[in-house]
Amino acid sequence: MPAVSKASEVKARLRPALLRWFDLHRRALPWRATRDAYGVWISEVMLQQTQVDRVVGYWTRFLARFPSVEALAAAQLEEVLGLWSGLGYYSRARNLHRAARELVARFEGQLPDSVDALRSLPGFGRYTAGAVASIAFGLPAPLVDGNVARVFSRVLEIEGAPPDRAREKALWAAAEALVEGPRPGDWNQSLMELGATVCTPLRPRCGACPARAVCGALASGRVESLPAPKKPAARKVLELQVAVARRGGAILLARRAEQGLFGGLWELPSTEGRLEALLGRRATIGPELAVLERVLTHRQLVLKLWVATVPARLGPPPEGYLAWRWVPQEETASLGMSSATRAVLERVASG
DNA sequence: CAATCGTGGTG
DNA sequence: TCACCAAGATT
Repeated sequence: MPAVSKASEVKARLRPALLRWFDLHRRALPWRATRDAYGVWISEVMLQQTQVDRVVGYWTRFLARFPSVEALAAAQLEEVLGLWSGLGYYSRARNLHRAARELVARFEGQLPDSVDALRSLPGFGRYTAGAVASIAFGLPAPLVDGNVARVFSRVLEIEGAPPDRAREKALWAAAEALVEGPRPGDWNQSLMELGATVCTPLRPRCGACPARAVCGALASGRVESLPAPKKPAARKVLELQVAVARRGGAILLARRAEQGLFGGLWELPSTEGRLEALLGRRATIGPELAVLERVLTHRQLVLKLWVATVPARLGPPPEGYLAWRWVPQEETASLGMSSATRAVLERVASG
């Protein structure tokens, strides 16, 4: 049976059961204490590819500093990245900031209450537009995230592995068929909550699942094998030479161009080539200090730290950087930096 | 459409 | 130790 017609058959039984379960088991998350569309938006962007527990603190600090679209739009990107520091996928913060400015320019500082208008903003893909539309505005907008995909894969026995086109189509068709009805925002959240806490990738708790009566995979004994795993990402080694230049209580940091890996963030001046070429003739490179490794999704970073002596008066920033300056130790905490850079600073400070 | 873009928890 | 993974978007 096609997944869509199976979905409509399942709908009458699943919808009430899952909404009732959600009313009983929903976690008390800070963004659920508000119906403010802005707060919902920030939470949805932070939650992209990021687990709930990690987001809570970031969301609370972010909302305290930027309580509205206007406050975010008025800020400098650098400060936004400072509050995003350590959360990863920094293009999310850059897009958030751009979108806030577009909202002020085009929508009087209000999030528009339509999926199409939301999708015209930076950082709003199909998922995030559906999430804001349904959760903040109560619109019957479908969404599919990793949790929903897993729940539907199992309940409706949808085959294939991401990013298979037919599978994507079937998932979104099911989401659209099922979201129609009362409480669309709660419905979408109940699916995600179920996926996050019960219908988990490993060792799902089928005995406690409100969908067990209608779950195709449970009936056919395929819960552990659905959905099919996706192929792992290829990881390339990125070896960087890192300049550790200190002067008094300050360290030399440079701000990366606002695109690509770690775009817009501060770091110790680094290059895939030679530090002599990066820093110019007036700098001297001393002994190697240490080697640090960090693993990202698609990269294995190998950071080779070198003592560097750089004249106090800095010229224009090196290739690939927007700025550079001597940063006092105590000021590094508030700068937007990757966790890799934090680790480098930690290593430099301790030895 | 396949690659890019982070991070830390988990088994 | 290491592969796997999490409320995706963009190019």
